[in-house]
Amino acid sequence: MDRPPDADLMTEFEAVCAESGLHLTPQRRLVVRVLAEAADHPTIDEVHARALALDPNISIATVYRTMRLLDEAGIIDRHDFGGTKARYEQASKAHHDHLINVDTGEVIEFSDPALEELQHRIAERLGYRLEGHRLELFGVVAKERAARRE
Amino acid sequence: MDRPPDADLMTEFEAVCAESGLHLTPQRRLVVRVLAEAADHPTIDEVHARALALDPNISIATVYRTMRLLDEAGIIDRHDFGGTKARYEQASKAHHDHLINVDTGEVIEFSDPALEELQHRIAERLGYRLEGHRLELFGVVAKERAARRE
DNA sequence: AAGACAAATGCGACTGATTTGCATTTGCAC
DNA sequence: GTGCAAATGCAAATCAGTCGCATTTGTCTT
Repeated sequence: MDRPPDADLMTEFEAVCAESGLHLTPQRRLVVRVLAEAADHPTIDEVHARALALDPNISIATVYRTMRLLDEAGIIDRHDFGGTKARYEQASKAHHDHLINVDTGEVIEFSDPALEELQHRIAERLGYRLEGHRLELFGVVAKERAARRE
Repeated sequence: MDRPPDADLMTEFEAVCAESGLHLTPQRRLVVRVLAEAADHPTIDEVHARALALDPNISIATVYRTMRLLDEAGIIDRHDFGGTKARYEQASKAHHDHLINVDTGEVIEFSDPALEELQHRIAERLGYRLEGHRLELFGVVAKERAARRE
């Protein structure tokens, strides 16, 4: 159940296929490759567009199916950053949360142990054990030190 | 722009209508009344169902329109708690976040000043000014002190 | 109180994202 | 290679939410 933490996406996916009797199709390889090369948090559309460059026949339905598969396998994480369509990223990296630049839509990753700790304490205080959380910060680039306000 | 903090939903809504030339229709009154009486975080469907009890003719489209209106007026807040449909609550209360009981779907409200403060500091550290955030904790009821694990 | 008119309602049609049925194709084990 | 379940591509179907439009109804005027 535990996979080497340094395994790349493709290796991880191949392992899942081998374990579960899933077919390792060229379309799936392609989607995984696109994801492995992505430095951002692409939507399905974007993954499809990038995949089309390598295989002009790959269907959006297949991309949807593969992304869902990868999400369910825990290989990627699906996010809803408030927009209309879901965004995805590799799940293999260390836990982190996101700050969204509300002006540009850019997504910045961060992690803060104190924050994690605090969330656990809050859940505990309410009589719960924390199973997971979702946190997004929305911000604008801070103006240097000028105290301009409108 | 600031309304008495203790104004109830209906009063608040009536004020908005008066200011903006919106018609105070029985359907809108009904939706507001349903929301005022709601102790939970209902979906549009649920609001519609409750409204139907009082006016068997009110259309789901009108509920959608009214809810959007109220959201845009800042009278209610729309949330996406991960499910498939949006949930709403009165906006007039003090700021708080939510903990969702993953077993029951129950939504518990909480607020934590230290958490707010920490979020501001994190955004700042990243070079941003925090404009808003979205936080949901997902948890299960803590087992007393028994260390039963499966 | 009656009229005028913009605003709102109810209905069904329409989005846009995601899923699914189905005929055809294709990995993978023997 | 063969067999066959699994996967693909396409188009049709879902699902939450929105919208056009003809009709109704608040609100303002007189």
